[in-house]
Amino acid sequence: MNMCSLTLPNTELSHLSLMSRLAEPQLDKIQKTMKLVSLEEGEHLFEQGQKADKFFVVRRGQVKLYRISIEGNERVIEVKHANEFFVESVLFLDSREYPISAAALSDVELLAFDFNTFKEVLEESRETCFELMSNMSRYLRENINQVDNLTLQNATFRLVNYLLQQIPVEHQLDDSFQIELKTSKSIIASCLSIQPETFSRILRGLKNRQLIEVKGKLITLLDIDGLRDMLG
Amino acid sequence: MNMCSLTLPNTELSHLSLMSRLAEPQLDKIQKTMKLVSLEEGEHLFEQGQKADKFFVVRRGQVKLYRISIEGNERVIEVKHANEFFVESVLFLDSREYPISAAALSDVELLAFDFNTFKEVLEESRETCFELMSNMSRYLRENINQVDNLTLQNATFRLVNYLLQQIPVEHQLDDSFQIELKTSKSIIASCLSIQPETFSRILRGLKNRQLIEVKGKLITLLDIDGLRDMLG
DNA sequence: TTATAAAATTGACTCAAATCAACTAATCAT
DNA sequence: ATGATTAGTTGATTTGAGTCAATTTTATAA
Repeated sequence: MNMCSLTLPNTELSHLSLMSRLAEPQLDKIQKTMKLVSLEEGEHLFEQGQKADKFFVVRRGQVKLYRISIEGNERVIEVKHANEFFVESVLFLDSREYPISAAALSDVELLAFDFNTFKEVLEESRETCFELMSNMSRYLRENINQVDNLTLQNATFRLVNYLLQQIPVEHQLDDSFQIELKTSKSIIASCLSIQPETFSRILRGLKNRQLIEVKGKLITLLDIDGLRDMLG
Repeated sequence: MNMCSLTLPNTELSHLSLMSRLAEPQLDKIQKTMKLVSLEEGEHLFEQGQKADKFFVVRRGQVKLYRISIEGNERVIEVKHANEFFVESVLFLDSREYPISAAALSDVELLAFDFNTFKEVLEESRETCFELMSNMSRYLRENINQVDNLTLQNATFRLVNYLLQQIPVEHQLDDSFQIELKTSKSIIASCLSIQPETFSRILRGLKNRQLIEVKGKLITLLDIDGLRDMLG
């Protein structure tokens, strides 16, 4: 892990959602304490339980957030891409411990923000507080949905649901659409709490029913309406 | 559902965690718009998808937060007891729709707080913002833990984990402890995403291994260390 | 108290998805 | 290009927990 200071134009910083409501003096304050973090593929950023003093935004590459069970099984919770923040909500946990682990899926560049500095800035910017709360309430709703999917829905439902969510808004009305998976199939399987073998079998099943076509990381949704019907 | 205005002494209001950082004028503002809600056992408070304009705190009784799947199966997400807030984080969802349904498990008395009034108050009280964010980050962490339990842990683990969590801090070091379940076994089973039949079978298994004793709603943990060992 | 409904238990059976094992395809370093 | 490592696929088998059905126990109302 390589960590160094850097100075960005304030305009670039303020394009990040959480920083967009800040005035110049606050942006300056954050600039002074933020770091550029570079990770190589596979490198760990932090481990679950570790004392937390920073939160992050992805500049380049992909970061895997995950947990390890007692028996040593890994479950990927989420993969973070460019411009997405993570562990910002840990700032308000009394324990200030990361509740998850993070590692680089590819070569990665991150910005790391100091918790204490950001808390000071929050004291001065009600709008940023509101921005952060809006983030957190969205995460919460997502989480409820995910628990729902895990408990009330079977593996096929979850996978089809995932595929349909990959269609960008501007193509929602299309009949078919080609998706390029951003990570390996096993990572996606883990996010959906499905074993790679089962993931593969479900894809084959959908292929047999002419609903999709699979070529490596390219998945063509041939019959989007048909897929939607499967969700009930 | 019976809803009426009422005036409480500000001191009583300020004993509630979310209201504890407010000054008198803000408490007055909230008093003016808050309502006392009374529900009979089984009555519904709101449904998933309904437009949200209030959040609540329990004064008396138990409220069940739940979701219904497409096939009509109910899953209880959480049961809220006296002094616990719920759906306060919906204030910051752009859609302002309740993401879950709520119903009374017993005769219930709630305080209902108006979202818009509370948002105005938040503008004036940074400390209350921080209090709310601290709530939300705790919920988030809980949620991650729950997803974890659902995906990485089996039903027995989840149930034993639940039982051990019922031991209050001051009895953490005891060898044995008697729990009185606050709701029916089927509600608890649903919270843990276990069918009532399976729940019952697991309890029997633990009883056979001399780890617990069951008499209706009273569960005696006979061998707490033994139970802890099961969690690995 | 008795009748009735609701909650909890138990057994028999089923099934979705995990595991285990073998193999193929793709990717990477030399 | 070539061997080696990793990712993905397929088949055979197992299993944890769900479902269905029948009781028993407990709670509630008449």
